[in-house]
Amino acid sequence: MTFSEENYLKAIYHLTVVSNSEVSTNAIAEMMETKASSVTDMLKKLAEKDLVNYKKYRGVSLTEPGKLAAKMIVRKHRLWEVFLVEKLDFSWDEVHDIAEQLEHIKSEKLINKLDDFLGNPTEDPHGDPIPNAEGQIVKIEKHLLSELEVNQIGICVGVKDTSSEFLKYLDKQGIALGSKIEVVGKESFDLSVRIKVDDKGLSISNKIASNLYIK
Amino acid sequence: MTFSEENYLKAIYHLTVVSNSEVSTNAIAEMMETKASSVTDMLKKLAEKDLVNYKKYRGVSLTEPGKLAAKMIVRKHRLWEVFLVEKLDFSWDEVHDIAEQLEHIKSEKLINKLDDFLGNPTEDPHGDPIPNAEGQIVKIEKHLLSELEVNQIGICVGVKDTSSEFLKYLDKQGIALGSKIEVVGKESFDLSVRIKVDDKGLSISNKIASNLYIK
DNA sequence: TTAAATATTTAGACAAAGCTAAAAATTATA
DNA sequence: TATAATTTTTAGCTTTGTCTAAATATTTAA
Repeated sequence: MTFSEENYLKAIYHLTVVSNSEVSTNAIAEMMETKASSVTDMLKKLAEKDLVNYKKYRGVSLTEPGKLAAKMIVRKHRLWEVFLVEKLDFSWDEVHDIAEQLEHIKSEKLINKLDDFLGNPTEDPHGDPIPNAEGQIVKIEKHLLSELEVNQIGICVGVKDTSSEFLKYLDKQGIALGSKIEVVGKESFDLSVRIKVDDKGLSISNKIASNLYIK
Repeated sequence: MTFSEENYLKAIYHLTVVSNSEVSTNAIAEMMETKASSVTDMLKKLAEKDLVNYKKYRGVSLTEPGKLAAKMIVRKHRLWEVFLVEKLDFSWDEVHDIAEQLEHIKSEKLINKLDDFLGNPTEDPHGDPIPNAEGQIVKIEKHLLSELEVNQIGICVGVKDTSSEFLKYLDKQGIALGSKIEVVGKESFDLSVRIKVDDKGLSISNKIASNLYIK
């Protein structure tokens, strides 16, 4: 499988997770920052290899082999992210681009040894689940911080937005995976949320609260 | 720089190290298992980018930028090999193919952090020197085992042949980097060498002795 | 329910990197 | 030093993945 094919499978996989239905050509094009015509070409190729179900003008979905392949790429991406953060001391906003490259390294043995070396982690540095060698994903129960009521307390277990800007903002505010967050109050005017992070008071916008996963 | 360009630079670099002069198109083609015509095309491209000095029909050499680029690829290759052997517990005959992929990952920060994580090693698992971040190589003094006289003792510091078969043979005989090797006798008939490896007696052919570096 | 807007596909081009076959240059040899 | 052998380059073709522009299908909305 070429890098390009892998990137398409991964994009389709991620789009399927959120939409839970057929994925459109344009959606793929937008996610991959390419043109719809290029997407069409690749979809034909992937359909040829039985990695996607494709019907002209009707969008695509992953076949079982396609889904497994996509999960293996996600597995690699997330394990490498753990490696970069835990072992090489990268911060969580720096790892995505490097993991995008590392995820294409082909060696099952390598990835399984890496998995063991890292202690078989179940989540990456952003709180996203890591598929195991069989492609199984253990979902953890999580809610958006914005859904919590006043006086409820939770632990930060992930982020929805993984952009570098957002992650740097969190770092600056002292919010990390594992942080204890208590909702102290809510502003009905702008839906901003007053919280205590590990006992430090803080006010965050609704947009921020809608991108933090809490358990 | 594309993967292909990097592979050509690396091949030219390795050929230059042994020949110490202009490298021929055919030599590159043979090393890379490709056709001479493909090599010519790529040499033009690399010359265009000022990475090689190329004159039609006269062979090529690396420019300073080309040499530095090649050394950085070698640096990455060898550091990843150390990682695979030391951290992931691969054996030294398994790491080459994976390192061939990893050497193309682009991130200076990554490779320098990896270098630190590994404790700034100066040699890879086959005893080959690892260029530092500036491209400098610290050569260690070494001789071929076949050059030693009877009763001389040395430490195995590297292998000339890094093929999987040879490395597996060495494993089987209990010879590894750091093994103490004493030449007990030599057979003038076939130039085979009787040795003691960490006090275990053994007879090896001249071919084997000519591929082991000793200090 | 038909026209307009939008989405998707097709057709045809292009660049990268490889190949084969033929031409040209170099080197070896008689 | 000619000619033969070898090496290298050129010319032209192929595949992969991309693009633009045009054509076609689907969806939206009047």
